[in-house]
Amino acid sequence: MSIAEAFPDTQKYWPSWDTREKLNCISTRKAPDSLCGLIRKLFTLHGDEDMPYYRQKEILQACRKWNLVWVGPGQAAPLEPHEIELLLGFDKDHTRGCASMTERYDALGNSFQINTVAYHLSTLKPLYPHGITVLSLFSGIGGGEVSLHKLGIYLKVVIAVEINEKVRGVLKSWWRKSCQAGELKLKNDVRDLTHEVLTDLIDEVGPIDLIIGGSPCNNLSGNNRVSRTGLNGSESSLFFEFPRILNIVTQIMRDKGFL
DNA sequence: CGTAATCAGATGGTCGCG
DNA sequence: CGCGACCATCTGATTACG
Repeated sequence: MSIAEAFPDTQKYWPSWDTREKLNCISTRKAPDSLCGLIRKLFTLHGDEDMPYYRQKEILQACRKWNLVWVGPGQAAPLEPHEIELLLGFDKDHTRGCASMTERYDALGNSFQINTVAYHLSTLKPLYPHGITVLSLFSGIGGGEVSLHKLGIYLKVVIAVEINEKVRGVLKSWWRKSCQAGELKLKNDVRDLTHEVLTDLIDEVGPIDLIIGGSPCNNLSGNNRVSRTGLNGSESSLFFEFPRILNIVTQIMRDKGFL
């Protein structure tokens, strides 16, 4: 989706020399208001067409870095949470009411893009006409769950594992808002999913059809200047929980004759 | 070798509350 | 006054690519 398609009403405010057609990656951080104030000040000094070339370049660089959009004459602004929600394919106010602004930016910056994930999961629809049982690791605000729901796949059981309480609240709230008839089971920590716990879960809900999740990128992200320590970093090493749990679930499913 | 992009932490501040 | 929630601001290096 292009910027013009996503923000048709703001096109009249875009300087002719801002040639961006697509935004950059949605980040967990918001541009400082001081930066937007500086840009506004430059426009009151020069105006749109008379902006010196080097200033144009500076402003454009800031716009790219912080994903700013033009919301008024000479007025660049960060995306608001509800705009990010729509860009990511969620319903408006998906994260509203459960978390502070900072927490919403954080959770949204870490989320899946719904349409993209739904594209990859679309092959599941004919395979599970009567619903699906999902083990969702690092669920966050429920990108995987929402994708399946938007595909029209009935969520029979969702076991969602998410360590942040506020973010769990977002998922819980969505489950109610979207009138899910299935069962939502929330867990806090992927590290708690031992062989015993997973056996009990499968005894309770039956075979698991899908394991989905995106592990933390904190120690991988280029934006991290402090602890970019790689896949063995304190958060990103949780990646290895995914194959560990996958192996255990596969073993249990074999033992029970589900595979 | 320049341009560009990047699922982020640490710090210090305000503010409300007990 | 301590505490926690919240917020604004500061902090480059590693990649990819042409």
